[in-house]
Amino acid sequence: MSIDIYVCWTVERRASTEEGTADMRVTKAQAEQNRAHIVATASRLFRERGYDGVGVAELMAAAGFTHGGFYKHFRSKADLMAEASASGLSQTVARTEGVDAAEFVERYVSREHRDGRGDGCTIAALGGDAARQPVDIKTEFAAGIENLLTALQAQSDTPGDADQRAARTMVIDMLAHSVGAVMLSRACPDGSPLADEILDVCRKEILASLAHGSSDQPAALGPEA
Amino acid sequence: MSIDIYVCWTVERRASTEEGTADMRVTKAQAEQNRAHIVATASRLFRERGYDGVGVAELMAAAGFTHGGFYKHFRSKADLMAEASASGLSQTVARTEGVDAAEFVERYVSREHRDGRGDGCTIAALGGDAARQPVDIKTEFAAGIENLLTALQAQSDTPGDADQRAARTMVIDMLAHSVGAVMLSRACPDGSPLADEILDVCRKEILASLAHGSSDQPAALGPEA
DNA sequence: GCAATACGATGACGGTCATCATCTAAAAAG
DNA sequence: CTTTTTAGATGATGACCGTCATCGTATTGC
Repeated sequence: MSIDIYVCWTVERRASTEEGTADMRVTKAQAEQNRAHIVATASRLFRERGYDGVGVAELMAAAGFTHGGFYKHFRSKADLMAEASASGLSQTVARTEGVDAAEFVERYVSREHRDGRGDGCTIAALGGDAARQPVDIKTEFAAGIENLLTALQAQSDTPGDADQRAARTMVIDMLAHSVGAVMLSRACPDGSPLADEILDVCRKEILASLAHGSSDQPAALGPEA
Repeated sequence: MSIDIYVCWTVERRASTEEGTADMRVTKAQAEQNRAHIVATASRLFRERGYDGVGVAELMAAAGFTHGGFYKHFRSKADLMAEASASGLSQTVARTEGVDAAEFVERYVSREHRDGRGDGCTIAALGGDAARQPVDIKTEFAAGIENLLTALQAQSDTPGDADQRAARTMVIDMLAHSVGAVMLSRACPDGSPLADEILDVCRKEILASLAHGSSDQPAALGPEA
């Protein structure tokens, strides 16, 4: 849900104060808003093309600016990379709040998500790249993952101590499983049978394992004899 | 198993004919061997630093050459990227042949594999990057995945038609699950508790689901009452 | 042995990149 | 109103990148 700010304007913004006054230069609130817009644009572009796949100049142009002002907002490209990652991750968390595991999987392990990298989950889009990045970016990813786990776990709430543990185990496993399915499918040529097969098989299996239960409490309410 | 060729020499090779004659220039067999060595070196470096993370000159230097001879072997860097990917993928397949699913998971979802990117699985190391690459690389990945599935399926051989289907389903699901676990763990800071937790939880769960069975044949031999 | 071939080294090319210096004009501070 | 500050534009810098031209030399085919 919640298609956010940065989806409406792409190029050719500028002079967009709240009242629409033309060619005003910079108000303090505008600058802050512009900064947020740059971060959102970067988050989308990085997800689509990778950290190395988009340069500062192109990025600023996509946000509607020239490259010059960049270092008035960020100390370096690496700084923006960390901030854009955090932004994308918290967006995924926000979208997940109030969604139970089954619906999460249904949305996550889907063709729409796989084919919409720029608007999809940052973990699936940049998790592979994050592994090669400096610690600050990895820390953002760990925090994002932890928050996502919390959001997912909050849905299947069972306030026992052992149940809490089992719920976390289940959610961690489900997330890794879903991320792997999307990444594997994306590595295959667009529209190839294998890409779709991976997605379909995994979605079905993950949903089944959700209804099924974990290894600690094997098949508590399964339909066996 | 099978620590391969490219692991022994890193820098400072050159003049390495079979007899060890010094400063000999080029024999036809040597050239072919050098080419293979470049591909193997590239495969390792790409896994460690990504396709964009290593340049042609640095790559050739790591193989013990200067950058000049590169285009006598490959038409472009993109060409080498595809070939190095194929090489790495078939290495993973070769190492997997004769290994059953449980042992595969034990090795794959491990700290050793997570921390040894250059020597590990190409899918886990470059799968995220492959999604943004041109079709020829994606095709190599699809072929590699298919071969890996075949190798894994060959171990759990049950020659029924429905069993064949179920076996493929199980192997696809298991691979995606394992890949996701490693990638998620790698995205976390080195040595962080979450990185290890993801790995440990997922390994245990995947192994449990192997013994457990798929959703089509729920819990055929589980230890329930 | 002689000519042709081609591996690999050296060097250079255009392009792109992240970053910084400088300038402007308007907003903020007084 | 005056001064200071600063968002953003323009342009330049140096490093790096992929690719190609050239050349030497040893191997290969005759």
